[in-house]
Amino acid sequence: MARWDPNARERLIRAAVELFAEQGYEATTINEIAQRAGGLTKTTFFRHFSDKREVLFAGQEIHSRIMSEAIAEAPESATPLEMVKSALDALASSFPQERREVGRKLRTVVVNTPELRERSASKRAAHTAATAEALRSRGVSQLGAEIAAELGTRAFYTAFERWTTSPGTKTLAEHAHEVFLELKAALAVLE
Amino acid sequence: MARWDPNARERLIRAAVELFAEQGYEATTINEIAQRAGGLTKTTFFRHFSDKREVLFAGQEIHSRIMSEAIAEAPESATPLEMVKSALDALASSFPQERREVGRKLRTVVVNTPELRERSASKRAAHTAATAEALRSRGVSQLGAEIAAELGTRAFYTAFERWTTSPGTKTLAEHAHEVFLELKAALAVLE
DNA sequence: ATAGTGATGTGACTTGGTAACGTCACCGTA
DNA sequence: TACGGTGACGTTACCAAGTCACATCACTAT
Repeated sequence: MARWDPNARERLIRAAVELFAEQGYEATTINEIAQRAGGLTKTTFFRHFSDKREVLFAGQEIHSRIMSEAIAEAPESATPLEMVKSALDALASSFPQERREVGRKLRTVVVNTPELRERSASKRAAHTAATAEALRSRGVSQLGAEIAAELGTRAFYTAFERWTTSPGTKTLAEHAHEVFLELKAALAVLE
Repeated sequence: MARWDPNARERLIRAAVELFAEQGYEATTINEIAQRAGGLTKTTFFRHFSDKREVLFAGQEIHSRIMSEAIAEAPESATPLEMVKSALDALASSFPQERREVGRKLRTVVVNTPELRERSASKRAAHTAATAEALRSRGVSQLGAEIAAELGTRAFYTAFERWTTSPGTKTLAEHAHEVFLELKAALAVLE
């Protein structure tokens, strides 16, 4: 795996995750990452990722696309919450069990690094906005779309946290289903 | 207003807001800010703010405190949404009309700068978490508290946006009241 | 062979952010 | 009046993130 091998992007991601897990995010230099990814350099890193944080969140727009498409394809008669539910199922189902270990590592690093928590919050907000936009083009009102989207996002993140931190062998989709039900129950008790 | 005058912190904030509004955030250097704030230096800036973004968000923990206290003091019989409502009123009422112009400027800069949008999202998440925590210590369930807190935060931010961008002379508290009602109405149509 | 193309490297630069150490104003006390 | 202490501030030097212009390498097609 040397300089001119293909998949530099994937190698960079892998190297970054490894180094962050070993030494922590702040203690790891971009040069280090590039070096471990087959003797690359800082410049190449920045050709693939806009900044140091992004290497851990790259490709996350796919999640928004999955949810948006599921919402667009939901049956005519679906309520906003039903659209969100099918979007949530679609997204959660796209995570194979094998990714659980990586997810766990990822989550640990992010949770322990303010800089990454910040980026995570930002991504989460963007994802919520994209979902709300998809709901709006299905005719849902602005505020209604925002609330429903927020519920979906919250369900996903909560499910992801349980998936990566709880001992069982449940699927992410199963967790998501559960959380969604709990969320709807909690909704009923609010007032 | 020279080097050893008091209120360096306030002078730094004022200088930063001015410069960001004039030249944009990225085009403004920390040395510039410190210089305009009465011949100060970078070091002094960092003694008052942990990083360049923070100068625009400093003192925002107060908002969380206001909401938390209102929730703690809500009547025994209050539902979660009623607690959030009184917290929202308390927070919105703490913004005098005079701050509207500053708020408008602030918002413009933040909206046009990715780096600041990110910090804003992070602050918003922290605020939501603090509110949820306050609700939980009033006995609300974890997920219920998170949803209710999210609704309150969303109401506040939406109200703030309307306050700073709409032409009328309505108070922030009035906007917040309206948004809260709309939010509850939207909630009912979700499923 | 050669020319083009895309991925990579080099080197120099700006700026955010940190740290060690020195300096100035002010205040209380002897 | 002199003295010492204490914050707030400055100086200097440094590191790493991020940008840019320009050079180089591998590969492919003509």
